[in-house]
Amino acid sequence: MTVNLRPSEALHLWHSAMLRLVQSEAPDLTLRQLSLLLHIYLVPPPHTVRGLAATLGVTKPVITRALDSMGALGLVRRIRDDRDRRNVIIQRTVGGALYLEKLGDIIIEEGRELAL
Amino acid sequence: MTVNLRPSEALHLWHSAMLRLVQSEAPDLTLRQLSLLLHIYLVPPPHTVRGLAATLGVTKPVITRALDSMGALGLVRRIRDDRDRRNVIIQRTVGGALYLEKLGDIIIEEGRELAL
DNA sequence: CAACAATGATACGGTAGCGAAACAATCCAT
DNA sequence: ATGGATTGTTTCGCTACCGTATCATTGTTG
Repeated sequence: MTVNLRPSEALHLWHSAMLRLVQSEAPDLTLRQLSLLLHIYLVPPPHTVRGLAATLGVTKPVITRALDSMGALGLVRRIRDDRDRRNVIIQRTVGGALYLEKLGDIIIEEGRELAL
Repeated sequence: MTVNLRPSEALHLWHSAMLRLVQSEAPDLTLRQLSLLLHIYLVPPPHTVRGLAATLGVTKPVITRALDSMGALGLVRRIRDDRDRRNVIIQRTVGGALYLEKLGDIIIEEGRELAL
């Protein structure tokens, strides 16, 4: 792999990829929600509300609300932790995996176009 | 330059960069706003409300509102077009340039970390 | 000049986000 | 077992966003 970008090129890649993301039919998440989704899918579990809040540097209700809306979109799922029933474990879903797969493809395609 | 990413790596880069963006003090824009900001700074002028709306695939009020809030943040500036006074030309500002410069740096740094 | 077209802004009703604070449920320590 | 700590959720008042529809201003065309 090679990640060898100069700032201007990095921004151009973000630009074209974000443009396609905005244009697409995909549910438009907030920056925080997208960041959360990426974290849940790219960092090894388990994920808890408290842990995610600390990672993103936001308050817990922000995570609860994000999980509500993203759960309604089928991007993520909550279950109680049976070993400590105060905890909620956030799990991945097929829908969420598809969403990220699509995002990954967009970035790659735009990266390729950029490299021409 | 080399933009040679596999989907998983592209997503990891987005993940870490977005995480830092969310954690940072930088005003948290919506995805649309960030996309708009990138477009204004990376695509040659002139930019009009109508043109931007068409590019992003959103309605005009979305652009007007985004310009309102981003204008209040000093990221962007509006002026009337003197050749056709119906048009509004969107211009760049120092604040906006700094914001994007910072974003570019974040992406590069995270790209470097990823490449280790 | 009058009718029309085009541009950006505004009004409206609704939805969803925010932080702070209070809350219920659960665990733990004594 | 009871007091305190911890976790996630809810409530509160507020702000900002959304799309549709309408508006004021400016340009264009007959």
